Amino acid sequence: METKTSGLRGRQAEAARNDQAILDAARAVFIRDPGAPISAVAEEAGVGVGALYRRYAGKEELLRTLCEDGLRRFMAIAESAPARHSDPWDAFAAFVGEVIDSDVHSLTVHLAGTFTPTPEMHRLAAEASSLAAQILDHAKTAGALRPDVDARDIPMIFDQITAIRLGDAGRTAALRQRYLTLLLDALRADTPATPLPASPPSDEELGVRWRHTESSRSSQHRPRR
Amino acid sequence: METKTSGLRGRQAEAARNDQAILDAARAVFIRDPGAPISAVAEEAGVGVGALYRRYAGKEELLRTLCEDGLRRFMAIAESAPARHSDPWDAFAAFVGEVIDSDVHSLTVHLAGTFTPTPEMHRLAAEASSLAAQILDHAKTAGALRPDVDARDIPMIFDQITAIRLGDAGRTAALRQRYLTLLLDALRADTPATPLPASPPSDEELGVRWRHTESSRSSQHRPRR
DNA sequence: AGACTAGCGGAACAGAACCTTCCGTTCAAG
DNA sequence: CTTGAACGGAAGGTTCTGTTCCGCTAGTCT
Repeated sequence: METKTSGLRGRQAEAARNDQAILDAARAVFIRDPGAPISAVAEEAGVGVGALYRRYAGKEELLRTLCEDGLRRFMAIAESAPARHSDPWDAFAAFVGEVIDSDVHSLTVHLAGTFTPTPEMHRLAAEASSLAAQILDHAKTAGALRPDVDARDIPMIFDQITAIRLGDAGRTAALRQRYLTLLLDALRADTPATPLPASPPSDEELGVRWRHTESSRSSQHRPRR
Repeated sequence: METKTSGLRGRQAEAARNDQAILDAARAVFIRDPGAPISAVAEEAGVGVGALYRRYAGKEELLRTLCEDGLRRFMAIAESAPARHSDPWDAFAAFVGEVIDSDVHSLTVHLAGTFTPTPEMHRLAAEASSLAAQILDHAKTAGALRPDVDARDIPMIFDQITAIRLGDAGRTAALRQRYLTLLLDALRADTPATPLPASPPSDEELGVRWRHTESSRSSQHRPRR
């Protein structure tokens, strides 16, 4: 965003390249395993851990940066989808599909709880979910979306689809689209709809995931091989 | 299963009670967090770690026991559902719903990779998935289930729904039923069906999850509070 | 050319988490 | 009262990981 990688040479060019490489590596690694050690990021980026600590004060700051970046990507998708699709249903489907494709949800909610969120991030999160709610509302008032789904159901849908993780990134993406397609069939207004039990999660319940949990321990997620 | 808790008194009764308490605690704890330390199990059971090591040689053995128990529960559901519901769709819906309610999927697949599976477990797993395939086939040939879903889609569905984890156990269960209801609407044959992209996961892909991954590190899963 | 320095790699350090062992204690049974 | 099965939980030893530190490299500047 702010570092111009264009007109630089020599050492400065390497530094700029590393800036990018580290961010990309961190994204890849932490999406694969939110509890990965920082050395794994360095290895994936092909740099030493020192290079990492030169740019970020510590792990938390890296995580925060990554998460904020994720929120911005999310908002970019939420803003552009309705702009590119005049049909409300298409906009909704595109929005959901692209969020899943870019795996932005793993970057935000899945990483939250690993660090203390900044007020700025709360602001971004609120704005983002408001945008998402708008997209859903448009599809609903247009009569394309079944009326008993709520805006708060959306994060849950992301949670579910994002849980799919099999094989390499490409295969995972393909499988996710498969099950998203299935889900979308259930969400369309012309589907015979069974009344949904229970209420969607409240804002409170959804917000809990952003609260910093002292000690976010645990295992799971099989780092292949 | 084998320990009679009935006619015992004193120390032996306490031991028998602890057998149960430990198993229950382990189930609860490891479902909540598959990477939980063994001391967490002891604490939840209200016993010391010593009591735990008296019955199991180590963590792995406890995990294996738990997982095998889960597989048997799974099979019990898969066998009883068709027996209780003559309508193939009802049997299918009951099967899926009950597996999710008992959270048996977290006990099997989510714990696999944490230990080296026994041949016996492979046998059970194969038998279980074969039973599930039968239930699905019946619903499909009866024309109740959309024809483009495969038996291999079932574990994926479990994965997705099981990813929902919000609030206490009760609320989580309620939310899971909500999204299962939604999904079932997509699976019914009379739903206008969009062709599903990509192929369902292969047996190979699904099997990977049972392979013991040296070092199943990582974090994630927020232990509430 | 030669000195300077931003930036780098990775060993070393320090601390935390965890599995497992060990031992003193408890209490029902004989 | 003696005995020993079963228990609780501190201590041991290991592994893993965040962070620091320092010697080295290669552009850059005079």
